[in-house]
Amino acid sequence: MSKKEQNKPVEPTKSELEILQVLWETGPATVRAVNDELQKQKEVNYATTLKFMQLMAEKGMLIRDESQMKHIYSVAEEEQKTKSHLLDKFVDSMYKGSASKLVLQLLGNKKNSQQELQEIKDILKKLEE
Amino acid sequence: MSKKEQNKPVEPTKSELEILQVLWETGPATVRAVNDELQKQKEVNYATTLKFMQLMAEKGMLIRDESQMKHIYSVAEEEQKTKSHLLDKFVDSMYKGSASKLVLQLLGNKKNSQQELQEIKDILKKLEE
DNA sequence: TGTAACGTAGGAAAAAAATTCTACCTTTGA
DNA sequence: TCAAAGGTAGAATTTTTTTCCTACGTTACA
Repeated sequence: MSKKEQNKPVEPTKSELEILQVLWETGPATVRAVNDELQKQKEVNYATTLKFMQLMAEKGMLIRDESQMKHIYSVAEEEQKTKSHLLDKFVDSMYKGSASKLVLQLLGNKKNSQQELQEIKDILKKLEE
Repeated sequence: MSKKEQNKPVEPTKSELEILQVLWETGPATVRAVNDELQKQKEVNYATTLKFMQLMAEKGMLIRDESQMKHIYSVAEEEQKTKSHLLDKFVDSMYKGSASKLVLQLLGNKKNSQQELQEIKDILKKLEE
């Protein structure tokens, strides 16, 4: 192992992220399964999904088990780790790193109203203990 | 004006977002000013920034005042509106629309610790009134 | 008044991301 | 056993995003 482990954080493109989402949901899966899932959201060609997953495997974003003909892909990085990294990036770029500014905005959005607000409060309350 | 105003929400690319950030900070500005600002973060060619801002103006993301030789650009959509839209998209795609899940993650990140937590609590307290 | 500095515009081109075509291999079941 | 269905891989293409070259107009001032 080299001096630093190569933990270049995962920086998925939009399409790559969609695939990660599916794998996070379903766990390890074949291209077919992932594609079927994506199909529900939008028109996608099987070959396209295949190509993406191959590339993602090359990049080290996915791990591929080739022991069977139907290769099984799984995510290389924990869901939480990836999400947390993406969230950080988002906060940094949009709110200059201020998480509280983000929360403020969140609460300002009518969409996320009452119920969400309550849940958020509950979370905070728990944290105090 | 057409039946619906064309409020296709602003969907900036990465580079476009960087420019928006600057304009949000400084208010209406010339290409030169924006470029100088970007310069502080990374190497950028003036012509590149110019081209982006021209394109953004064409797309309706920026408004351009050409009454002077040094054109003045300003954002077409309120900062809060754009940010809120982008945040929504982020929450939807990453947390299936659950803002509280996002907050939970935020608080889990060591980075955003104590102080942020306190600020968030303060915000909530104010909101209750 | 003429030249350097600064401005815009247009067009290419390079780079990155997304998509699709086709060849060929393996499995399955009639 | 052989054809259909379903799998992978490679190459090429298209689309989107980013970058920058160059021409030409305007301004400032030596």
